[in-house]
Amino acid sequence: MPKKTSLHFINEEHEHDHDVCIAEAMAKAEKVCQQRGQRFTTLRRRVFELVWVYHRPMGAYEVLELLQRDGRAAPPTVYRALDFLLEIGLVHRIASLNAYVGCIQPHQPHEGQFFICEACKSYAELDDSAINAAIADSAAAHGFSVRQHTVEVMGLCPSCQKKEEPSS
Amino acid sequence: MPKKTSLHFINEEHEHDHDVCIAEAMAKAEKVCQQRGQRFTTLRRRVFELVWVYHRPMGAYEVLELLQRDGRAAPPTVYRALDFLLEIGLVHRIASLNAYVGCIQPHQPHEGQFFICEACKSYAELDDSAINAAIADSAAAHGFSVRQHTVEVMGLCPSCQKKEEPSS
DNA sequence: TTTTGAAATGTTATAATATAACAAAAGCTT
DNA sequence: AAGCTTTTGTTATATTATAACATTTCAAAA
Repeated sequence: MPKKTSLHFINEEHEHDHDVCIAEAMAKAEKVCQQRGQRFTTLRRRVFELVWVYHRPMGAYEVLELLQRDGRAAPPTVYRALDFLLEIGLVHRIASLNAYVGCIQPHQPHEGQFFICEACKSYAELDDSAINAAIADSAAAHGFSVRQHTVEVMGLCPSCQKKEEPSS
Repeated sequence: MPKKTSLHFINEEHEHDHDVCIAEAMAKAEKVCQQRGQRFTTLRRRVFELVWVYHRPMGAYEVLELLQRDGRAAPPTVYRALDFLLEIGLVHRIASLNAYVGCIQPHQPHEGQFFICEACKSYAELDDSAINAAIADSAAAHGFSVRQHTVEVMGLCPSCQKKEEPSS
């Protein structure tokens, strides 16, 4: 049985209080940085916010465009901030999309598994023990020593499935 | 229990008969194309060979360089051939490396899971039923409908683990 | 409070990966 | 051989990411 997690599949289209959602993420992020003695600078905070704004995987250059509304900014600025956030686990990179998402449970550096809706771009982050175990078992069976894993599942979230087949 | 597969973790460094290995892959590829009524042209055949040559994930531009030894060639040439091979399942793309690998069991379009050694770059392709099941179960539990999944596990293959800790 | 050293950011240039658009060639089908 | 489709060639450019070095910021020591 997969661990039951409280999944979101929420993005801008879905109803929820964005401001609260972002504020919570921000508060957690703040704490994580403090605990690790890292500086949550204005820029890093802003990039973190921007990754969260649309509640979907964001390309680095998308974030850059948003950032540029505040003033001048160049790619390294965004990439450095993203790298920082990635390292301490505040955002994750979705390799198959070359995109970045805000971490739903920021605490310490960790990996997750991602379910990503190809229709509305909402996503859910899991840390499913059954998936982890299956990978670990398989690795063990083959004598492979795991350092890191990437699990990205593409498909349709519940609400987009309904839209796809409207009664047919 | 994960399905026991006969894993390779073989690359140029390891001992095995490359020519035979490639020839077998080529023969299977030929058959797959025939069955699907697709043309396995000289170019496609060559690109397929080149992906296999080093028995490790190959960047498109690496393949391009090799291809250029035969004569003039530009990026679209390689990408088109790779896209063709990807579509019919003769190669796979490793998203986290922006690289391509030859498929070990080409039959029909399919996904796999990949274990990739960060030291020697060898890789193993699996289709592990336990991993598949864990992902399917988790998706089902959350009402997510899966179209495609990416599972890429990075770490050390058995022989590189031994080299890393030489008796310590 | 100034100095100073490390960390962060700015800036310019460029590397690496991938695709668009259109022209030419090759390979079937008649 | 004509005409069609598929494949490949070619040029240009889009997209993603990093290198290298200059400047600024910030906190801690003097």
